[in-house]
Amino acid sequence: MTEPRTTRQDAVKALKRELILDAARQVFEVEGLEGASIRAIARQAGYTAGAIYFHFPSKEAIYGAVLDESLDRLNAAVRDAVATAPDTPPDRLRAAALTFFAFYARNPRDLDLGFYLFRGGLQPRGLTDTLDAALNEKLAASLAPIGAALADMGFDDAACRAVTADTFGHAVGLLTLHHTGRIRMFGCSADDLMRGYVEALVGRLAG
Amino acid sequence: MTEPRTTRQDAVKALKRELILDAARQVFEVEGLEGASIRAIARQAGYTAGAIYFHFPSKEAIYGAVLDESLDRLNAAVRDAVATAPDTPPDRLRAAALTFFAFYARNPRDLDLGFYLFRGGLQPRGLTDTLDAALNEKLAASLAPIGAALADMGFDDAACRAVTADTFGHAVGLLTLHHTGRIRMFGCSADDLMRGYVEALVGRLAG
Amino acid sequence: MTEPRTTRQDAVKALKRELILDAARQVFEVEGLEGASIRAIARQAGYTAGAIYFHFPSKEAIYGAVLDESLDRLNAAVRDAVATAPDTPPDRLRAAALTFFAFYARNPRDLDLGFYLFRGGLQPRGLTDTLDAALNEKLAASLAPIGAALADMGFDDAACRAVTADTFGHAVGLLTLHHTGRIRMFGCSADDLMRGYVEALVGRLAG
Amino acid sequence: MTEPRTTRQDAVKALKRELILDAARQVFEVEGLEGASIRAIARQAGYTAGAIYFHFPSKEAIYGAVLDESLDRLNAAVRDAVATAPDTPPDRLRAAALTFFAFYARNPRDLDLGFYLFRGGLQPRGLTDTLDAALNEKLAASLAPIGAALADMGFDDAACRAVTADTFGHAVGLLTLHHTGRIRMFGCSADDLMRGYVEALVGRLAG
DNA sequence: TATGAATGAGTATTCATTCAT
DNA sequence: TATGAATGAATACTCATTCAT
Repeated sequence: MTEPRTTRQDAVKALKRELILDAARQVFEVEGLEGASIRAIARQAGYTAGAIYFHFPSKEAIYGAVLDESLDRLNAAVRDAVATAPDTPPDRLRAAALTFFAFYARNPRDLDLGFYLFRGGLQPRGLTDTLDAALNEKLAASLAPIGAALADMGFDDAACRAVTADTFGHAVGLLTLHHTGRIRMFGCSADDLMRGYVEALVGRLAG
Repeated sequence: MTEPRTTRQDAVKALKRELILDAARQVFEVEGLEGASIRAIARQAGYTAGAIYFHFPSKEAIYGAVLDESLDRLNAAVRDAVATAPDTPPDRLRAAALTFFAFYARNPRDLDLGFYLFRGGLQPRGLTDTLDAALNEKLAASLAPIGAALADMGFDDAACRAVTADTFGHAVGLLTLHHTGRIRMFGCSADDLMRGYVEALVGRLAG
Repeated sequence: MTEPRTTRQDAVKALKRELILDAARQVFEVEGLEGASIRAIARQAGYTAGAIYFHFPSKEAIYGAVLDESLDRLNAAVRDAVATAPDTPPDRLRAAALTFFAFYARNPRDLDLGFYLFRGGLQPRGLTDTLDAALNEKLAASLAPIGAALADMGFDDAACRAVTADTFGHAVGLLTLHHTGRIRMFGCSADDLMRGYVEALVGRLAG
Repeated sequence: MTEPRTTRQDAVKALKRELILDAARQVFEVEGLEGASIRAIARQAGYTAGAIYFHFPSKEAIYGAVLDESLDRLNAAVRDAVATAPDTPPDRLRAAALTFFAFYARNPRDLDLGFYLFRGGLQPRGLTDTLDAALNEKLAASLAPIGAALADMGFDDAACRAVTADTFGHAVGLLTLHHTGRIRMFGCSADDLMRGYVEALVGRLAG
C-alpha cells in the first residue's frame, strides 16, 4: 500500500516532537513559564540546544505547540463531558463549565501559557498568524458548548456571549486564586465556589 | 524631644526610597513586570544600579515595596468608597466590590505584581517573612469590607468568607480577561459584567 | 570506447556541481561573502546542507571552485579583448588592463573572493595545494597579456613584471574605492581614473 | 586647583579604555578582523566579556575607536612628514603620499578596519552618525595634504580631487597586493612601486 | 551614600560539519 | 546520493549582584 519507510519516519519525527513538548511541559512545571529556557528544555529532552531547532523554529513556537495540544485536550474533555451529561441545557451548561474549570485546575501551567501567548491580543513574535488564529479558535471552541446550552435555554446572542464571558471570567479568577494559593485565605475550595457559581447561574436562568 | 538630625536623615532616606519606587512604577508601566530591570529602574530614578542596593536589598524587595504601597492605596480607596456610600449593607457591598475592581482596572501592573509575588503561596526570594505577612494582611484588609457587609446582612462567618472569595475571584478573572484583551472575544465590557455580578449577588442575598 | 555509464554519471556529477556553484554565486551576491552559509547555499541549490558535502569537502572548497570559475571567465574575457583589439602593443595593453578592471567592476564578489582566499599568501583550510597553485596560475594568466604587450614594446623582464604589478595594483585599489563607495568622496569615477592611468602609462612607455 | 580625584579617575578610565583597544588591536592582528570577538578581546584584555560593555557600548564601537585612533596617528604622521619635507609642492606631494602608504604598510589591520567600517558608504550598526562623520573627516584630512600640494602646483579643484583619488587608489591597491602576499608573484616590492608611481606623477605634473 | 567597574551566569539563535538511515 | 537529525562551539549582549573607592 503506502510506503512504510515514509510513514515510519513521520512517526519517528512526530514522536521526537512530542518528546520535546513533554520536556517543555516538565520544565514549565518546575521552573515556571518565564523561567524556562531553550537550554533547559533541550537538557530535559536529552538534546543539545541547537538540536531543538530541527523540530521547532523558535522558543515561542514550542510554547505555541504546547498550548495547541493543551487546547485540543481541553476541547476533547469538554466535548466528552457535554456528550455524556444528561441532555438538558442546564446539565450541559454545568458539564461544560465545570469541565473547563477542572481541566485548568489540574493543568495550572496551561493556563499561564494561554495568557502568556494571548496577552495584549497581539500575536507574539515567533507565532505565525495561522497558529495564532488556530489557537484563538480552539479557545473559542472550548467555550462554545456553554453558549450553546444558553441559547437552548432561550437567550439571545448578546446574553449568551455575556454569560459565557462571565463564566469564563469566574473560572479564570478562581483558578488564579487556587494556583497562587490565595484561596487559602478564605478557608474554602475553589472547586466548591465554582460549583456554587454554576448552580446559582442555572437557578437564576432556569428559575 | 527626639534627635532632629536622625529624624531629618530618616525623612531624606524615605524620600529617596519613594523616588526609587516611583521610578519602578514608571518602568513597570512602560516595560511590563518581566521586562523591568534594576538598571532601568535606577536610570529612571537618576541613580546607578549599585546605588539601589543602599535602599533595597534586592529587586524583589522593590517589587514588594511597590506592592505594599499599592495595597495601601487600594485600601484607602475601598475604605473611602464604603464610607461615602449609603449606609446599608448592600450599598456597602456594592461600593467595596466595585471599587476593588475599578482599582485594578486602572492599575493593571499592580495586579501583575500581586500575583507575581504571591505565586505558589511561598514567599519568593528577597521577600522577608514579615513583609510577606504584611502584604497578606493588607490584601485581606482590602477585602474585609465585603465580608463586613455580608455579616451585617446576617450571614455566618463561613458564608461571608465564601462569598468574599467568590467576589474576589470574579473580579480577578474579569480583570485578567480585560487586561489580556480576551474580553474582546465576547463583545462585552468587563466593567458591565462585574456590575452585573454584584447586582445578581445582592439580589440573591437580599431577596 | 570508454564506458558510457561512467561518462554519463560524470556529466551528471559535474552538472550538480555547477548547480551548487551557481547557488553559491547567487548567495554571495545577496548576502555578501561573510554572510553566506552552507545552509543558505544548499537551500538556494535545492539541497540539504549535508548533501553539499558529497560534492565539496568544505565551505572553503566551494569558495575555491567559485573563484576558479571566475578566473576562467576573467581569462576568457581578457583573451577575447586582446584578440579583438588592434594588433599593436599599446592597444593590447589597453585592452588587457581595462578588461581586467571592467570584469571586477561588474563582479565585485569575485574580487572579495580572491582576496579572501588569497589573504596572507597561505592557503586557507580546505584549499588543497593543487587548487591553490591552479588559482595562482590562472590569476597570473589573466595578467600575462599585459606583460606580453610590454615585452613587445621592448621592456626587459623585470620592467614587464613591475609595470604589470603596478597596473594590477592600480586596478585593485580603484575597484576597492569603487566597491566601498569611498570614490564618492572625490566626485570622480573609478572607470575614468583607470582609463587615465592606462593612457598615462601608454604615453609614458611609448613616448 | 582642580579636583585631583576626578582627574585621576578620568585618567584611570582612559587607561582602561586604551587597554581594551590595545587588546582589540592584538586580536585583530592574530585573528583578523572578522575572526575577532568580544570574548576574544575581553580575554586578551584580562576581562570578562560583560565588563567590556562598561567601556564601549558595542563591538562596532570598539572597531570605531580603534579606527579613530589609527586615523589620528595617520594624520599626525602625514602632517609631520609634510612639515619636515622641503617646502616645495612636489616634495610635499611625495612626503604625503609615501607617508600614507608607509603607515598602512606597517599597520595592515588598520586598512582592513577602514574598509570594514566604511563599506557601502553607510554607517554600520553601532556606529553613531557623529562617529561616522568624524571618521570620514579624518580620512579626508589625511589625504588633504596631497590635494593641497597639487593645488599649489596650479591645478584646478577637479584635477586635485582626481589625482588625490588616483594616488589613494594606487596606495590601497599596492597595499592589498602587499598584505595578501600577491606582490610576490611579480618579484618586486610594493614600496618601490609606490615610489615609482609618485615619481612618475611628479614628473608628469611638474614637467 | 553613591559610583562605576567587575563578575559569572545567562539569553536565543546560528554555524560547519558528521553520520545513520 | 541525499536527507534530516545531531553536535558542540560560537555569537553579541544583558542581568542581578558585589565591592573598592
